[in-house]
Amino acid sequence: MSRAGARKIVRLGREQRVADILQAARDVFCEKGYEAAAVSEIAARLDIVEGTIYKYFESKRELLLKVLEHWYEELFGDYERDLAGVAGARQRLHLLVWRHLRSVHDYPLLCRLMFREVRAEQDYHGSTVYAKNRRYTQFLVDVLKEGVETGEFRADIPLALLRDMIYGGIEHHAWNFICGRGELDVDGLAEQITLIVCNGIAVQRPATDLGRETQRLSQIVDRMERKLSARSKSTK
Amino acid sequence: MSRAGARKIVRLGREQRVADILQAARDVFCEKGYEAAAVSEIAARLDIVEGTIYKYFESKRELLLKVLEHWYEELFGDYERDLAGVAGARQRLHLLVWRHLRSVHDYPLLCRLMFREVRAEQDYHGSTVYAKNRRYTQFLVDVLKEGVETGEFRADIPLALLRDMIYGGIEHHAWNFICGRGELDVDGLAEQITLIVCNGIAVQRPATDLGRETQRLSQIVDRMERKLSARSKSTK
DNA sequence: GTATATTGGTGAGTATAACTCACTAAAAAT
DNA sequence: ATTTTTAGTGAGTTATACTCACCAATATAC
Repeated sequence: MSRAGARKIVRLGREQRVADILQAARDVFCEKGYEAAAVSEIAARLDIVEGTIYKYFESKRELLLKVLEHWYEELFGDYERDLAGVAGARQRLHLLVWRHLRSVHDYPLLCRLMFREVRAEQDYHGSTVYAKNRRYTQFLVDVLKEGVETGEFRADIPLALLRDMIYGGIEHHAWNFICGRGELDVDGLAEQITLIVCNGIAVQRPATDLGRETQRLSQIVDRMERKLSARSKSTK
Repeated sequence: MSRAGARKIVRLGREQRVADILQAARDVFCEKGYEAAAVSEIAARLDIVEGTIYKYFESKRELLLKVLEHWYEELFGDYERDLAGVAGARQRLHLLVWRHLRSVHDYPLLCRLMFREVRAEQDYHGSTVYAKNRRYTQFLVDVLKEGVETGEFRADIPLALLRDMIYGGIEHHAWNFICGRGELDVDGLAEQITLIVCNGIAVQRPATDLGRETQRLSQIVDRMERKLSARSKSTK
């Protein structure tokens, strides 16, 4: 009766069972990583056998992809709303960078799964998760495009490359944090990335035209002052 | 006699056998990827049994790391020499970006192993491959530092972040090529990345000081004009 | 030249985990 | 009440990383 393993079989509807499996899978994948996670453990946590999981998911991998898909749905939430409240291409770019860093900061384990187990695999390209990721990063590309249209950003920048430098850069930089080493300074990094992307690392030199104009004005002012004071005559 | 499987046992010295195994492992890992590569296949290609490989390598994973270590040794080759021939921080930065893209272009399969199977794993941090990778990326950081010292680059840029944006950006952007989809425009990308990093994407605005000088000049000009024309008095 | 030690190599075996399938029984439809 | 549908089972099968007791070829000692 009270023997370990003696249990009552519980029958759930398809939807509820699928939801339960996804939740348990998310937990186990996050705790152990994909490789080390055993389908049998996911089953054990729900007090069902392995075979039941394969009734609803074709493979362990499909289960992983579905877990990540659900997470993306959560993320999309209020991107549009947040963006609507911010004006100026640079500010909007900053917001997206900040929000992405925030997600990495809040869900490092899921990010790890996404970066390590999903994004790098053959079957990612063309998958539903891929489509959702594209939609996610498209927010950034759109903001960059707006910036070009309003004249805030140069028209000759390769948008896709810039997108990759931002997301790839954040991924690389956050990797230690994702693996549980060190902290992630969301605010500071968002500032720095926005600065580098917008202004580059070269020291600011005057735009050539403006520099010349200033020079011209300086000369005129000098000449005028000489006339006004009328103290001495300049030698030609 | 001519039955399949009937073969002559060949005894090699430790060094030669290790070298052979590393080469065969590199081939199989590149062809199949780490997961799908079977140690038994690596053995089969050398006409030895699986156990022999475990005589020289503790695990399949150690074998992978050793393969990548050897590759890094090849890569280091002439970085110092190449850099010595180029002057100017921007040009040197461009060279490193270009050389890295060139490596990705020439060894996509090994890059794939590095990015996907090695860099993302727990045991990477602290491994010999990690040390070699650090040495590799340090070239870039050093070039950036030089640029700061010579006054070509701003002193307030976070070097590690910039390094990650460059290498992470390249990795993201090259991923399709690495997976066998599309081409990789090494020259074009090197130019674009250097441009973005050095100059940013914002349209050039006057440095603040120059803007102020212009303002100052305008005010003086206005004042002078008023005095010169002396037609009407301004109401306080 | 024979005996001994060293070491390259073998192949049968173990362990683990993803995945399959024939079957059971509870619930829904008729 | 009977039939159909479907949630769930549990005992397999398969694949592969890894182990180990043993063999035999070569080098060394005498």
